[in-house]
Amino acid sequence: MRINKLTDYAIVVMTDMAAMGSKKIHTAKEISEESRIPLPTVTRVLKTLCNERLLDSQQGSQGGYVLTKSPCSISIASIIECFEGPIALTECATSDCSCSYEKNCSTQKPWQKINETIKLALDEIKLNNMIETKEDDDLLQLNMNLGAKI
Amino acid sequence: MRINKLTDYAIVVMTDMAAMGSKKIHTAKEISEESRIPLPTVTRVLKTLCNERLLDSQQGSQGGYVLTKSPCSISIASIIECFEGPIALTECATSDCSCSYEKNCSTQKPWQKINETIKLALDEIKLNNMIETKEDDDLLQLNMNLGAKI
DNA sequence: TTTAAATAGGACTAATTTGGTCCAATTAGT
DNA sequence: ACTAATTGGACCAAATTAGTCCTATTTAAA
Repeated sequence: MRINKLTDYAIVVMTDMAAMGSKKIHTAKEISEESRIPLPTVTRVLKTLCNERLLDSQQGSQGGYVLTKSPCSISIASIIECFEGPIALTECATSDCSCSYEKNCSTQKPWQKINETIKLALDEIKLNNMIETKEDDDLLQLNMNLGAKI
Repeated sequence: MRINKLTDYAIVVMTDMAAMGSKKIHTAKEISEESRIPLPTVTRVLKTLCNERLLDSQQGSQGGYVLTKSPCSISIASIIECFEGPIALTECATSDCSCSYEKNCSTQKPWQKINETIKLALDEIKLNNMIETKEDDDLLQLNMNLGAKI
């Protein structure tokens, strides 16, 4: 149930970009050096993030990538979804269950709850939470809020 | 970030066993028919569950498998862990981070929080919750309790 | 004591997914 | 024009996963 490496890279890349200046434009090369992820790979990640509108790009000389939103409104969930589709631990629970085990689809409801919970948790973690590590209480607070909402 | 098929099967199998009678002994063949999962595959799943002590087995004629605990004290988390190791979305967050991106390990703390949240959610869902679908409120209540705990 | 019905352990393979790289095309500033 | 970028997509190697099968071993009952 681990996220893919590319997804992981994406989170690192986005966090780096936020940390380096969320309004500045950054080239793939620059991001590669900062994150120490090989250029071809970082390039691929950036392309996906751009297609999914988490980044804006500018082509040509002096071009590069910028975050489309402020780090405090970019969630980890949204990044994960770029690479892995809807957040869910099972296929079934995402859309209409078309598996062959109709009989067992009584388990669908609990799965939906499980997935909603996970989605909520990942929705609440924003890019800026990935940077500001000094204030751990931020996150604690955040999780308590999350609890209230469920 | 989806769970593996085998893990999914395991949850189906455990739920079925709970539903068919949690104290009765069930053969692999019987479970295969009930769950409609092919015998060789179900067999493999059962063996793992047994090695991980979620099931007891009896060899020989009239043998089979039984749940070691009551359905209300077997969590989804414990089943998942049999097949996928510690519950976590990233490698890093589980043990000592030995990845090459030391620089970015500032993101470790948030990941730990994320993983803890997910673990908690999956810990709270028990086998009996997978059966009793009539009372949806059960799960709602459960999630509210979960919120209080985080 | 033989037989039949189970589990136990593990090897093996096919299929799928994933990760990583690279190339040719396009865009835009100098 | 030239250079520095992104864009789109193809490609392959590696890793993981799913599924099957074979050969013990165990146990109850005939």
